[in-house]
Amino acid sequence: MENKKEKRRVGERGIRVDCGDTQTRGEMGRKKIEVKLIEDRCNRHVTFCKRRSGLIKKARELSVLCDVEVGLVVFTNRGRLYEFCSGNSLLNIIMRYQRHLQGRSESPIDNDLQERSQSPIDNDLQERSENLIDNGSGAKVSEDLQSLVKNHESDETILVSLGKLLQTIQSQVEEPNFKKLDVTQMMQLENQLEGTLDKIKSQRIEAMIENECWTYSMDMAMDMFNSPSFY
Amino acid sequence: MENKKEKRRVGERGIRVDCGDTQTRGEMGRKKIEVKLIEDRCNRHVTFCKRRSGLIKKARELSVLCDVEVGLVVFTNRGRLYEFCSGNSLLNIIMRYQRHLQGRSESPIDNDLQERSQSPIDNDLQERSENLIDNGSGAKVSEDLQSLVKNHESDETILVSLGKLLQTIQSQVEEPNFKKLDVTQMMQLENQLEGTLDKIKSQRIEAMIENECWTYSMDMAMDMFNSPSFY
DNA sequence: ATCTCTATGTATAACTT
DNA sequence: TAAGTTATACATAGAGA
Repeated sequence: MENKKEKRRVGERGIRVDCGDTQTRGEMGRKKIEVKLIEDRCNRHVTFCKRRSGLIKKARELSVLCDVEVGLVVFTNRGRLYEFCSGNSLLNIIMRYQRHLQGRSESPIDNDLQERSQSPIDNDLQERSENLIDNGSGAKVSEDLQSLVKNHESDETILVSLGKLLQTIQSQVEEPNFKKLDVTQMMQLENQLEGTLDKIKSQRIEAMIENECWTYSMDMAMDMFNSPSFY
Repeated sequence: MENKKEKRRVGERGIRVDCGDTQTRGEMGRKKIEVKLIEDRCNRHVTFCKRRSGLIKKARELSVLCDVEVGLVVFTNRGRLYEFCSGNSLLNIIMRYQRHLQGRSESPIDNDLQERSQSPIDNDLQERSENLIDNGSGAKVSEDLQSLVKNHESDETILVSLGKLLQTIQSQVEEPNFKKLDVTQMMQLENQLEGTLDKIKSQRIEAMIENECWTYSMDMAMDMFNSPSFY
Protein backbone atom coordinates (compact mmCIF):
# COMPACT_ATOMS: atom_id res chain seq x y z
CA MET A 1 0.00 0.00 0.00
CA GLU A 2 2.49 2.56 1.16
CA ASN A 3 4.86 1.37 -1.49
CA LYS A 4 2.68 2.65 -4.22
CA LYS A 5 3.84 6.11 -3.40
CA GLU A 6 7.38 5.09 -4.15
CA LYS A 7 6.43 4.53 -7.71
CA ARG A 8 6.43 8.24 -8.33
CA ARG A 9 9.40 9.00 -10.47
CA VAL A 10 8.45 12.03 -12.47
CA GLY A 11 7.45 15.28 -10.88
CA GLU A 12 8.48 13.94 -7.50
CA ARG A 13 8.20 16.58 -4.83
CA GLY A 14 6.75 19.08 -7.22
CA ILE A 15 9.82 19.42 -9.36
CA ARG A 16 8.83 20.47 -12.81
CA VAL A 17 9.85 18.16 -15.59
CA ASP A 18 9.78 19.28 -19.14
CA CYS A 19 8.43 16.34 -21.04
CA GLY A 20 8.83 17.95 -24.35
CA ASP A 21 5.18 17.63 -25.25
CA THR A 22 3.91 20.43 -23.11
CA GLN A 23 1.73 21.52 -25.93
CA THR A 24 -0.45 18.46 -25.93
CA ARG A 25 -0.59 18.28 -22.15
CA GLY A 26 -1.26 21.92 -21.64
CA GLU A 27 -4.78 21.15 -20.35
CA MET A 28 -3.56 18.89 -17.60
CA GLY A 29 -3.09 19.63 -13.98
CA ARG A 30 -5.34 20.51 -11.14
CA LYS A 31 -7.82 23.30 -11.58
CA LYS A 32 -9.37 25.30 -8.87
CA ILE A 33 -12.93 24.36 -8.17
CA GLU A 34 -15.75 26.01 -6.35
CA VAL A 35 -17.15 24.23 -3.35
CA LYS A 36 -20.61 23.56 -4.69
CA LEU A 37 -22.48 20.59 -6.02
CA ILE A 38 -20.73 19.05 -9.00
CA GLU A 39 -23.40 18.89 -11.64
CA ASP A 40 -21.87 16.27 -13.88
CA ARG A 41 -22.80 12.94 -12.40
CA CYS A 42 -19.79 11.11 -13.66
CA ASN A 43 -17.33 13.71 -12.55
CA ARG A 44 -19.11 13.97 -9.23
CA HIS A 45 -18.75 10.29 -8.63
CA VAL A 46 -15.08 10.23 -9.48
CA THR A 47 -14.50 13.14 -7.18
CA PHE A 48 -16.49 11.39 -4.49
CA CYS A 49 -14.33 8.32 -4.66
CA LYS A 50 -11.14 10.28 -4.49
CA ARG A 51 -12.18 12.61 -1.75
CA ARG A 52 -13.85 9.94 0.29
CA SER A 53 -10.67 7.94 0.47
CA GLY A 54 -8.76 11.11 1.15
CA LEU A 55 -11.09 12.00 3.98
CA ILE A 56 -10.82 8.59 5.55
CA LYS A 57 -7.08 8.72 5.27
CA LYS A 58 -7.05 12.08 7.02
CA ALA A 59 -9.35 10.79 9.70
CA ARG A 60 -7.08 7.85 10.34
CA GLU A 61 -4.02 10.07 10.46
CA LEU A 62 -5.67 12.39 12.92
CA SER A 63 -6.58 9.53 15.22
CA VAL A 64 -3.08 8.09 15.10
CA LEU A 65 -1.08 11.29 15.29
CA CYS A 66 -3.10 12.81 18.08
CA ASP A 67 -4.44 9.76 19.86
CA VAL A 68 -8.08 10.70 19.51
CA GLU A 69 -11.15 8.68 18.79
CA VAL A 70 -12.62 9.37 15.39
CA GLY A 71 -15.87 8.15 13.92
CA LEU A 72 -16.96 8.90 10.39
CA VAL A 73 -19.97 7.87 8.35
CA VAL A 74 -20.80 8.77 4.80
CA PHE A 75 -24.09 8.00 3.11
CA THR A 76 -24.37 8.45 -0.62
CA ASN A 77 -27.64 9.71 -1.95
CA ARG A 78 -28.30 6.20 -3.13
CA GLY A 79 -27.95 4.82 0.37
CA ARG A 80 -24.53 3.31 0.18
CA LEU A 81 -22.59 3.52 3.41
CA TYR A 82 -18.94 4.18 3.98
CA GLU A 83 -17.58 4.31 7.46
CA PHE A 84 -14.43 4.68 9.45
CA CYS A 85 -13.60 4.50 13.10
CA SER A 86 -10.36 4.64 14.95
CA GLY A 87 -11.17 1.80 17.35
CA ASN A 88 -12.91 -1.51 16.88
CA SER A 89 -16.44 -0.33 16.67
CA LEU A 90 -18.15 2.75 15.41
CA LEU A 91 -21.04 1.77 17.62
CA ASN A 92 -18.87 2.32 20.63
CA ILE A 93 -18.07 5.80 19.49
CA ILE A 94 -21.71 6.48 18.84
CA MET A 95 -22.53 5.26 22.31
CA ARG A 96 -19.96 7.58 23.70
CA TYR A 97 -21.40 10.39 21.66
CA GLN A 98 -24.87 9.80 22.97
CA ARG A 99 -23.65 9.54 26.52
CA HIS A 100 -21.96 12.82 25.95
CA LEU A 101 -25.16 14.39 24.68
CA GLN A 102 -27.07 13.12 27.65
CA GLY A 103 -24.56 14.56 30.00
CA ARG A 104 -24.85 17.94 28.44
CA SER A 105 -28.60 17.87 28.14
CA GLU A 106 -29.10 17.41 31.84
CA SER A 107 -28.29 20.95 32.76
CA PRO A 108 -26.92 24.00 31.00
CA ILE A 109 -24.35 24.43 33.72
CA ASP A 110 -22.30 21.32 33.53
CA ASN A 111 -19.94 22.24 36.26
CA ASP A 112 -22.68 22.37 38.82
CA LEU A 113 -22.42 18.97 40.37
CA GLN A 114 -25.62 19.14 42.36
CA GLU A 115 -28.01 17.25 40.20
CA ARG A 116 -29.80 15.25 42.81
CA SER A 117 -33.09 15.57 41.02
CA GLN A 118 -31.79 14.09 37.82
CA SER A 119 -30.44 10.66 38.48
CA PRO A 120 -28.41 9.69 41.49
CA ILE A 121 -28.28 6.10 40.37
CA ASP A 122 -26.83 7.14 37.12
CA ASN A 123 -23.83 8.86 38.55
CA ASP A 124 -23.31 6.31 41.23
CA LEU A 125 -23.34 3.35 38.93
CA GLN A 126 -21.31 5.12 36.37
CA GLU A 127 -18.48 5.71 38.75
CA ARG A 128 -18.52 2.30 40.23
CA SER A 129 -18.65 0.42 36.98
CA GLU A 130 -15.78 2.44 35.64
CA ASN A 131 -13.72 1.68 38.66
CA LEU A 132 -14.50 -1.99 38.51
CA ILE A 133 -13.63 -2.70 34.95
CA ASP A 134 -10.31 -4.34 35.60
CA ASN A 135 -10.73 -6.19 38.87
CA GLY A 136 -13.66 -8.29 37.77
CA SER A 137 -15.44 -10.84 39.82
CA GLY A 138 -18.94 -12.16 39.89
CA ALA A 139 -19.66 -10.23 43.03
CA LYS A 140 -19.60 -6.99 41.13
CA VAL A 141 -22.89 -7.64 39.47
CA SER A 142 -24.60 -8.38 42.72
CA GLU A 143 -23.32 -5.19 44.18
CA ASP A 144 -24.60 -3.11 41.36
CA LEU A 145 -27.92 -4.81 41.45
CA GLN A 146 -28.22 -4.27 45.14
CA SER A 147 -27.68 -0.58 44.94
CA LEU A 148 -30.01 -0.46 42.02
CA VAL A 149 -32.80 -2.05 43.96
CA LYS A 150 -32.30 0.31 46.82
CA ASN A 151 -32.18 3.39 44.75
CA HIS A 152 -34.72 2.42 42.22
CA GLU A 153 -37.75 4.38 43.21
CA SER A 154 -39.27 6.56 40.55
CA ASP A 155 -40.20 5.59 37.03
CA GLU A 156 -38.13 8.39 35.66
CA THR A 157 -34.92 6.69 36.54
CA ILE A 158 -35.84 3.32 35.12
CA LEU A 159 -34.21 3.77 31.80
CA VAL A 160 -31.11 5.23 33.28
CA SER A 161 -30.87 2.39 35.74
CA LEU A 162 -31.33 -0.20 33.10
CA GLY A 163 -28.81 1.49 30.92
CA LYS A 164 -26.22 1.42 33.61
CA LEU A 165 -27.02 -2.15 34.40
CA LEU A 166 -26.32 -2.93 30.82
CA GLN A 167 -22.95 -1.35 31.17
CA THR A 168 -22.33 -3.59 34.09
CA ILE A 169 -23.37 -6.58 32.05
CA GLN A 170 -21.04 -5.53 29.35
CA SER A 171 -18.04 -5.32 31.59
CA GLN A 172 -19.13 -8.65 32.99
CA VAL A 173 -19.02 -10.12 29.53
CA GLU A 174 -15.46 -9.02 29.16
CA GLU A 175 -14.31 -10.93 32.17
CA PRO A 176 -12.35 -14.15 31.79
CA ASN A 177 -15.01 -16.13 33.57
CA PHE A 178 -17.50 -15.34 30.92
CA LYS A 179 -15.55 -17.32 28.41
CA LYS A 180 -16.30 -20.45 30.33
CA LEU A 181 -19.87 -20.25 29.23
CA ASP A 182 -21.12 -22.71 26.74
CA VAL A 183 -21.42 -21.50 23.21
CA THR A 184 -25.03 -22.40 23.35
CA GLN A 185 -25.51 -20.28 26.40
CA MET A 186 -23.89 -17.35 24.73
CA MET A 187 -26.18 -17.71 21.79
CA GLN A 188 -29.09 -17.80 24.14
CA LEU A 189 -27.96 -14.57 25.66
CA GLU A 190 -27.48 -13.07 22.25
CA ASN A 191 -30.95 -14.03 21.36
CA GLN A 192 -32.39 -12.36 24.41
CA LEU A 193 -30.41 -9.23 23.73
CA GLU A 194 -31.63 -9.07 20.21
CA GLY A 195 -35.18 -9.55 21.28
CA THR A 196 -34.97 -6.70 23.73
CA LEU A 197 -33.22 -4.60 21.16
CA ASP A 198 -35.94 -5.15 18.62
CA LYS A 199 -38.58 -4.12 21.09
CA ILE A 200 -36.88 -0.93 22.00
CA LYS A 201 -36.17 -0.05 18.44
CA SER A 202 -39.73 -0.48 17.30
CA GLN A 203 -41.00 1.53 20.23
CA ARG A 204 -38.53 4.26 19.59
CA ILE A 205 -39.38 4.52 15.96
CA GLU A 206 -43.05 4.47 16.82
CA ALA A 207 -42.51 7.28 19.26
CA MET A 208 -40.61 9.30 16.72
CA ILE A 209 -43.35 8.94 14.17
CA GLU A 210 -46.02 9.83 16.69
CA ASN A 211 -44.21 12.91 17.75
CA GLU A 212 -43.24 13.88 14.24
CA CYS A 213 -39.85 14.44 15.66
CA TRP A 214 -38.05 13.49 12.51
CA THR A 215 -38.29 16.94 11.17
CA TYR A 216 -38.98 19.07 14.13
CA SER A 217 -38.26 17.80 17.58
CA MET A 218 -34.94 16.31 16.72
CA ASP A 219 -33.77 19.54 15.29
CA MET A 220 -34.80 21.37 18.40
CA ALA A 221 -32.97 18.86 20.47
CA MET A 222 -29.86 19.25 18.43
CA ASP A 223 -30.04 22.99 18.74
CA MET A 224 -29.92 22.52 22.44
CA PHE A 225 -27.05 20.14 22.29
CA ASN A 226 -25.01 22.07 19.82
CA SER A 227 -23.14 25.06 20.93
CA PRO A 228 -22.48 27.50 18.10
CA SER A 229 -18.91 28.13 19.10
CA PHE A 230 -17.98 24.57 18.80
CA TYR A 231 -14.94 24.77 16.69
CA MET B 1 -13.81 32.91 5.46
CA GLU B 2 -12.99 32.50 1.84
CA ASN B 3 -11.45 35.94 1.79
CA LYS B 4 -8.65 34.91 4.04
CA LYS B 5 -7.13 33.11 1.14
CA GLU B 6 -6.85 36.37 -0.75
CA LYS B 7 -4.40 37.61 1.82
CA ARG B 8 -1.68 35.45 0.40
CA ARG B 9 0.78 37.70 -1.33
CA VAL B 10 4.09 36.01 -1.02
CA GLY B 11 4.74 32.55 -2.30
CA GLU B 12 1.37 32.60 -4.00
CA ARG B 13 0.85 29.55 -6.11
CA GLY B 14 4.10 28.08 -4.94
CA ILE B 15 6.33 30.60 -6.65
CA ARG B 16 9.55 30.97 -4.74
CA VAL B 17 10.31 34.41 -3.48
CA ASP B 18 13.73 35.30 -2.25
CA CYS B 19 13.12 37.34 0.83
CA GLY B 20 16.74 38.18 1.32
CA ASP B 21 16.96 36.56 4.73
CA THR B 22 16.89 33.01 3.59
CA GLN B 23 19.70 32.21 5.98
CA THR B 24 17.70 32.86 9.11
CA ARG B 25 14.58 31.23 7.75
CA GLY B 26 16.30 28.22 6.37
CA GLU B 27 14.59 25.92 8.91
CA MET B 28 11.10 26.91 7.95
CA GLY B 29 8.64 25.04 5.86
CA ARG B 30 6.76 21.85 6.13
CA LYS B 31 8.67 18.72 7.00
CA LYS B 32 7.67 15.21 6.32
CA ILE B 33 6.28 13.40 9.31
CA GLU B 34 5.62 9.79 10.09
CA VAL B 35 2.05 8.81 10.81
CA LYS B 36 2.48 7.78 14.40
CA LEU B 37 1.64 9.24 17.75
CA ILE B 38 3.19 12.64 18.24
CA GLU B 39 5.04 12.36 21.51
CA ASP B 40 5.38 16.02 22.35
CA ARG B 41 2.14 17.03 24.00
CA CYS B 42 2.27 20.60 22.89
CA ASN B 43 3.08 19.81 19.33
CA ARG B 44 0.44 17.13 19.33
CA HIS B 45 -2.19 19.56 20.43
CA VAL B 46 -1.28 22.12 17.82
CA THR B 47 -1.36 19.47 15.16
CA PHE B 48 -4.67 18.27 16.46
CA CYS B 49 -6.24 21.70 16.19
CA LYS B 50 -5.00 22.20 12.66
CA ARG B 51 -5.84 18.77 11.37
CA ARG B 52 -9.17 18.67 13.09
CA SER B 53 -10.30 21.80 11.34
CA GLY B 54 -8.81 20.52 8.13
CA LEU B 55 -10.68 17.28 8.46
CA ILE B 56 -13.96 19.00 9.13
CA LYS B 57 -13.42 21.27 6.20
CA LYS B 58 -12.79 18.28 3.96
CA ALA B 59 -15.86 16.57 5.30
CA ARG B 60 -17.95 19.62 4.54
CA GLU B 61 -16.53 19.91 1.06
CA LEU B 62 -17.21 16.28 0.34
CA SER B 63 -20.81 16.62 1.43
CA VAL B 64 -21.36 19.73 -0.67
CA LEU B 65 -19.47 18.71 -3.78
CA CYS B 66 -20.93 15.24 -3.97
CA ASP B 67 -24.25 15.67 -2.24
CA VAL B 68 -23.65 13.03 0.38
CA GLU B 69 -24.49 12.83 4.03
CA VAL B 70 -21.47 13.03 6.28
CA GLY B 71 -21.26 12.57 10.01
CA LEU B 72 -18.07 12.98 11.97
CA VAL B 73 -17.26 12.79 15.64
CA VAL B 74 -13.94 13.26 17.35
CA PHE B 75 -13.26 12.58 21.00
CA THR B 76 -10.05 13.78 22.51
CA ASN B 77 -8.46 11.56 25.10
CA ARG B 78 -9.64 14.03 27.68
CA GLY B 79 -13.23 13.62 26.62
CA ARG B 80 -13.77 16.76 24.64
CA LEU B 81 -16.08 16.32 21.69
CA TYR B 82 -15.89 17.82 18.23
CA GLU B 83 -18.46 16.98 15.67
CA PHE B 84 -19.64 17.73 12.18
CA CYS B 85 -22.60 16.72 10.14
CA SER B 86 -23.75 17.73 6.74
CA GLY B 87 -27.40 18.09 7.68
CA ASN B 88 -28.85 19.64 10.75
CA SER B 89 -28.56 16.69 13.03
CA LEU B 90 -25.88 14.14 13.65
CA LEU B 91 -28.47 12.07 15.42
CA ASN B 92 -30.34 11.69 12.18
CA ILE B 93 -27.25 10.33 10.53
CA ILE B 94 -26.61 8.05 13.44
CA MET B 95 -30.13 6.74 13.25
CA ARG B 96 -29.72 6.15 9.58
CA TYR B 97 -26.54 4.29 10.34
CA GLN B 98 -28.29 2.12 12.86
CA ARG B 99 -31.09 1.37 10.49
CA HIS B 100 -28.51 0.44 7.92
CA LEU B 101 -26.80 -1.95 10.31
CA GLN B 102 -30.08 -3.60 11.09
CA GLY B 103 -30.72 -4.31 7.47
CA ARG B 104 -27.35 -5.55 6.44
CA SER B 105 -26.21 -9.11 6.63
CA GLU B 106 -22.99 -9.97 8.31
CA SER B 107 -21.02 -13.19 8.52
CA PRO B 108 -22.57 -16.57 7.74
CA ILE B 109 -22.98 -17.29 11.41
CA ASP B 110 -24.66 -14.05 12.06
CA ASN B 111 -27.02 -14.69 9.24
CA ASP B 112 -28.09 -17.82 10.96
CA LEU B 113 -28.65 -15.95 14.13
CA GLN B 114 -30.68 -13.34 12.42
CA GLU B 115 -32.86 -15.82 10.66
CA ARG B 116 -33.49 -17.53 13.89
CA SER B 117 -34.59 -14.39 15.63
CA GLN B 118 -37.19 -13.81 13.02
CA SER B 119 -39.07 -16.95 13.74
CA PRO B 120 -40.42 -18.94 16.62
CA ILE B 121 -39.04 -17.17 19.61
CA ASP B 122 -39.78 -13.83 18.25
CA ASN B 123 -43.38 -14.74 17.85
CA ASP B 124 -43.50 -16.00 21.35
CA LEU B 125 -42.11 -12.78 22.65
CA GLN B 126 -44.47 -10.81 20.57
CA GLU B 127 -47.42 -12.50 22.22
CA ARG B 128 -46.13 -12.09 25.70
CA SER B 129 -45.30 -8.50 25.14
CA GLU B 130 -48.77 -7.75 24.00
CA ASN B 131 -50.20 -9.35 27.08
CA LEU B 132 -48.01 -7.33 29.34
CA ILE B 133 -48.81 -3.94 28.04
CA ASP B 134 -51.41 -3.02 30.61
CA ASN B 135 -50.29 -4.60 33.84
CA GLY B 136 -46.93 -2.96 34.20
CA SER B 137 -45.66 -1.09 37.20
CA GLY B 138 -42.29 0.12 38.30
CA ALA B 139 -42.35 -2.12 41.32
CA LYS B 140 -42.00 -5.18 39.19
CA VAL B 141 -38.52 -4.19 38.19
CA SER B 142 -37.37 -3.89 41.75
CA GLU B 143 -38.84 -7.26 42.54
CA ASP B 144 -37.03 -8.95 39.74
CA LEU B 145 -33.83 -7.28 40.65
CA GLN B 146 -34.17 -8.31 44.23
CA SER B 147 -34.54 -11.95 43.43
CA LEU B 148 -31.71 -11.56 41.03
CA VAL B 149 -29.43 -10.31 43.73
CA LYS B 150 -30.32 -13.18 45.99
CA ASN B 151 -29.76 -15.82 43.38
CA HIS B 152 -26.62 -14.39 42.05
CA GLU B 153 -23.99 -16.32 43.86
CA SER B 154 -21.61 -18.34 41.76
CA ASP B 155 -20.09 -17.65 38.40
CA GLU B 156 -22.15 -20.42 36.97
CA THR B 157 -25.30 -18.44 37.41
CA ILE B 158 -24.06 -15.40 35.61
CA LEU B 159 -25.76 -16.31 32.42
CA VAL B 160 -29.00 -16.97 34.19
CA SER B 161 -28.78 -13.67 35.98
CA LEU B 162 -28.07 -11.77 32.87
CA GLY B 163 -30.89 -13.53 31.13
CA LYS B 164 -33.31 -12.59 33.85
CA LEU B 165 -32.11 -9.06 33.80
CA LEU B 166 -32.80 -8.86 30.13
CA GLN B 167 -36.23 -10.26 30.68
CA THR B 168 -36.80 -7.57 33.22
CA ILE B 169 -35.64 -4.93 30.86
CA GLN B 170 -37.76 -6.28 28.13
CA SER B 171 -40.97 -6.32 30.08
CA GLN B 172 -40.06 -2.90 31.32
CA VAL B 173 -39.84 -1.73 27.77
CA GLU B 174 -43.34 -2.86 27.18
CA GLU B 175 -44.77 -0.72 29.92
CA PRO B 176 -46.60 2.49 29.10
CA ASN B 177 -44.21 4.51 31.15
CA PHE B 178 -41.37 3.61 28.90
CA LYS B 179 -42.88 5.55 26.09
CA LYS B 180 -42.41 8.72 28.00
CA LEU B 181 -38.71 8.38 27.62
CA ASP B 182 -36.71 10.58 25.40
CA VAL B 183 -35.95 9.22 21.98
CA THR B 184 -32.33 9.93 22.61
CA GLN B 185 -32.43 7.86 25.74
CA MET B 186 -33.97 4.98 23.89
CA MET B 187 -31.25 5.20 21.31
CA GLN B 188 -28.69 5.12 24.01
CA LEU B 189 -30.18 2.00 25.42
CA GLU B 190 -30.25 0.50 21.97
CA ASN B 191 -26.62 1.27 21.49
CA GLN B 192 -25.68 -0.26 24.76
CA LEU B 193 -27.60 -3.37 23.92
CA GLU B 194 -25.89 -3.58 20.60
CA GLY B 195 -22.53 -3.04 22.17
CA THR B 196 -23.10 -5.85 24.61
CA LEU B 197 -24.43 -7.99 21.82
CA ASP B 198 -21.35 -7.40 19.72
CA LYS B 199 -19.11 -8.34 22.58
CA ILE B 200 -20.92 -11.55 23.23
CA LYS B 201 -21.03 -12.43 19.58
CA SER B 202 -17.36 -11.97 19.03
CA GLN B 203 -16.56 -13.93 22.15
CA ARG B 204 -18.87 -16.68 21.13
CA ILE B 205 -17.43 -16.89 17.66
CA GLU B 206 -13.96 -16.91 19.11
CA ALA B 207 -14.94 -19.73 21.38
CA MET B 208 -16.46 -21.65 18.52
CA ILE B 209 -13.31 -21.35 16.50
CA GLU B 210 -11.21 -22.45 19.44
CA ASN B 211 -13.36 -25.46 20.10
CA GLU B 212 -13.93 -26.34 16.50
CA CYS B 213 -17.53 -26.73 17.36
CA TRP B 214 -18.93 -25.17 14.24
CA THR B 215 -20.93 -28.14 13.25
CA TYR B 216 -22.30 -29.61 16.34
CA SER B 217 -22.95 -26.50 18.33
CA MET B 218 -25.05 -25.03 15.65
CA ASP B 219 -27.28 -28.04 15.80
CA MET B 220 -27.61 -27.74 19.52
CA ALA B 221 -28.33 -24.11 19.14
CA MET B 222 -31.04 -24.70 16.64
CA ASP B 223 -32.67 -27.17 18.96
CA MET B 224 -32.55 -24.63 21.69
CA PHE B 225 -33.99 -21.90 19.57
CA ASN B 226 -36.85 -24.05 18.54
CA SER B 227 -37.74 -24.82 22.09
CA PRO B 228 -40.83 -22.90 23.21
CA SER B 229 -39.53 -22.64 26.76
CA PHE B 230 -36.64 -20.53 25.72
CA TYR B 231 -37.57 -17.61 27.85
C1' DA C 1 -14.37 1.60 -9.85
C1' DT C 2 -9.37 2.12 -9.48
C1' DC C 3 -4.89 3.46 -11.35
C1' DT C 4 -1.87 6.58 -13.94
C1' DC C 5 0.02 10.98 -14.98
C1' DT C 6 0.63 15.99 -14.97
C1' DA C 7 0.28 20.33 -12.88
C1' DT C 8 -1.34 22.78 -9.40
C1' DG C 9 -4.27 23.84 -5.40
C1' DT C 10 -4.20 23.17 -0.44
C1' DA C 11 -2.98 21.65 3.98
C1' DT C 12 0.19 21.92 7.34
C1' DA C 13 5.09 21.31 10.11
C1' DA C 14 8.12 24.16 12.16
C1' DC C 15 8.74 28.75 13.60
C1' DT C 16 7.64 33.46 14.98
C1' DT C 17 4.85 36.93 17.27
C1' DT D 1 -3.17 29.93 23.72
C1' DA D 2 -4.03 31.39 19.46
C1' DA D 3 -2.66 33.62 14.84
C1' DG D 4 0.48 34.53 11.24
C1' DT D 5 4.62 33.07 8.12
C1' DT D 6 7.31 30.20 5.15
C1' DA D 7 8.32 26.41 2.47
C1' DT D 8 7.11 22.07 1.44
C1' DA D 9 4.38 17.78 1.47
C1' DC D 10 0.32 16.03 0.06
C1' DA D 11 -4.25 15.91 -2.26
C1' DT D 12 -6.63 16.03 -6.24
C1' DA D 13 -8.78 18.02 -10.93
C1' DG D 14 -8.80 16.64 -15.49
C1' DA D 15 -7.99 13.31 -19.01
C1' DG D 16 -7.21 8.57 -20.24
C1' DA D 17 -6.88 3.31 -19.68
